[in-house]
Amino acid sequence: MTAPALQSWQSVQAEVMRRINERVWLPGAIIPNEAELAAEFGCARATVNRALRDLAEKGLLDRRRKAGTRVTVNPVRKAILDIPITRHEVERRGAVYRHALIEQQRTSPPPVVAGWLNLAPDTEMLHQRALHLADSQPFLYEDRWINIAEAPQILDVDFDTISANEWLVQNVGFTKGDLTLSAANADPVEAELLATQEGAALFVVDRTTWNGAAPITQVRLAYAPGFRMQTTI
Amino acid sequence: MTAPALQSWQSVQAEVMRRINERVWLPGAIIPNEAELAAEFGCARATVNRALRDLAEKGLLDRRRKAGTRVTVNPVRKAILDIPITRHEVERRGAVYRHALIEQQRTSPPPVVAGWLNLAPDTEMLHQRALHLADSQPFLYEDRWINIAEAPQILDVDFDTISANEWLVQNVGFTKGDLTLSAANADPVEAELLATQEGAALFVVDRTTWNGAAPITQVRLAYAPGFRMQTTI
DNA sequence: AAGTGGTCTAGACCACACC
DNA sequence: GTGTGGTCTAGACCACTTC
Repeated sequence: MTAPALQSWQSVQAEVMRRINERVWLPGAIIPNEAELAAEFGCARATVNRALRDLAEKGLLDRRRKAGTRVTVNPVRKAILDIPITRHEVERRGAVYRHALIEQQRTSPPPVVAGWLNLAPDTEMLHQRALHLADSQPFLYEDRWINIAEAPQILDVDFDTISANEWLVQNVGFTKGDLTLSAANADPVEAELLATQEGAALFVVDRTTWNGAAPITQVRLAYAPGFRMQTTI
Repeated sequence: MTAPALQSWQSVQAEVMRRINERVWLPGAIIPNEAELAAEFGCARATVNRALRDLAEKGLLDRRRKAGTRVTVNPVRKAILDIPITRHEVERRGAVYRHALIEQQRTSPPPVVAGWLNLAPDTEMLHQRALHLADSQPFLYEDRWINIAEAPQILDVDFDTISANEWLVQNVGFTKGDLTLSAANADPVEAELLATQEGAALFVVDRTTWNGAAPITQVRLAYAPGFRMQTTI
């Protein structure tokens, strides 16, 4: 008897994943080429291509022209982290969002920030420190440097109405960004703002965003203790 | 004069991104449908589809049948986090990898772990505590519970030769997993093992993996201070 | 040189959501 | 009902890489 044709790329992918998972195709082994699989599955090569390309993006297959497709030996799995605007992050938890600007001034960045952004150390930038609250509890402390040249209208924004985070996402956007996740002990200022104790372990996100070659903003986000970032692999 | 045809999905995507970024298409606005764009760009609809589908996956477009395609108002950007095996993570830093098993026993998991894994509390599991080292410096402390029923051969593994992490990736695999990132203060045991002080802020990863409906392993990874997880948006 | 994946085309049908 | 994106097909050519 012949197996029924697999005529959707998802069903092809499921069958390929089954063969990987059940070791029908061993790690490191080469698998049949697209034309052969298409013939076996009774579908077009493009359908097989879609299924295999997707698995390669997920890190389960290694594909190279001429060399063929192999089962990855040590799969480097990918986790997709959503980076929402802070207001949505708070509201998704069912809490009421509020934010408070603590300090704002036009000044030159410290050398390390200027270096990250490839800006001259004497460039005048907008520096903000702000607190984001969930149900009036401190949620996130933000220390942000904004490149005024790339977002001149930022100077006219009413930050009681909208956070810099949200305004920038909506009005400037970015083409690429760097993200660093780490842990840090709360310093006295952070501890007071986040209503915790000095030394408490904080989850910290450093983010730099660019629009083409132009730096937009650099921000350090220190989350209140208890924050967890969750995703699936 | 007419613009030259855009005949690769990347060039179509670049042009669409330009229009989003330069506000030719405003956030929330509906953009022309695939057929119209294909006509304008002088390519097949499938090419436009590939470009737009990819942008939708990245969170820059919202697509719905019949409703059409809109520019996302508050883009939820996605960051892709690579989850390599620990040995590769250390070696990528140019350090020599070594790991040491601290303790191993067959026992029942604490209720919270059993709950995460949907296992009866009296299920006998393999419990491991191990240290991963980079150039003989503590890099990562690992506390792992393994479901023996799904990986019976684990009992015969020589953990001086290979870490449980690497063995499981190569020999069992998984179909899905949960990942939680957080920060925690080092307890006395962790502080000693990681050669730091009690209370130091540690970057912590909790990971649970499944093979279909069957739980494979649950692991808590506490990285030595200074660890940073980096990626791009 | 030749085999493999990568992509494009033109056409078709379908699924879904909005009307 | 009807318009939109989602997908499949068959065929073709191309790019890359290994031989």
